[in-house]
Amino acid sequence: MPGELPHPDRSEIQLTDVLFALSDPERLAIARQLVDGPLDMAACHATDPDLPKSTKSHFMKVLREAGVIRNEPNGRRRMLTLRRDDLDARFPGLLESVLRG
Amino acid sequence: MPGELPHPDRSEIQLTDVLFALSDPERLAIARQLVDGPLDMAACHATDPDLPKSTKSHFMKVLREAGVIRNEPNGRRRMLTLRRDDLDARFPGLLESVLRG
DNA sequence: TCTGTGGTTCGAGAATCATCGAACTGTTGG
DNA sequence: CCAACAGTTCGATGATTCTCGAACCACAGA
Repeated sequence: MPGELPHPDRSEIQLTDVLFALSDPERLAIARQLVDGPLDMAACHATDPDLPKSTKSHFMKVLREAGVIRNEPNGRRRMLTLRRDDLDARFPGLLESVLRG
Repeated sequence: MPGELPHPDRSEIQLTDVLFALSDPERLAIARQLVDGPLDMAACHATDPDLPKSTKSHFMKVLREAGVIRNEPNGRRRMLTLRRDDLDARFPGLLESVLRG
């Protein structure tokens, strides 16, 4: 398990990738839960709790590769962060409208 | 070819469906071209001009079923309209941020 | 009415995406 | 050092989605 996973640079974030990542209800729920601040992956219970961990990990991968979240090692855990600054800079107003509800 | 195609009511439009519909570059380009007003489908050259018409029709179907556009008969043609009012009412700010560029 | 035009629908194949178990990997605590 | 924990990666299978040709359909014009 590589400690550091690849993240797209701010300038590389594509709008269509972001929209696709958020077009799934479970992934959208994850993003919404991160609005209030970073969260350990284990503490992220936005998804079905008895979902296999490989599936949950896959959700995170899609969100990470799209540039929606950061996923960084934190001890033996993973810290998830919404890339609010990057997304606001690149697509002003998008997050606010999508995560509202 | 049924003259009137089914469109979701404003209250039925789902955010995830809208995001998915706009998560494809070609479909996003179509939506962007409709910002300036309705357009006959034949006049909509946002997509590759030598794209098969069945494929183009499929793009329109995805956008229509998601509630992004209206597709209404207009003589022997089809008039495409961005559902700006409905989308703005349901997801304020979303369209503005997505279609900017 | 017959024909052309603009567009939808159907069906099939290719491509992509989702889901999950199993194996693997850093990290911490004992 | 060793065992357990948290999470990733791999591989396979199934489900969606894309793409396109062919058939079909409605309207407008000659």
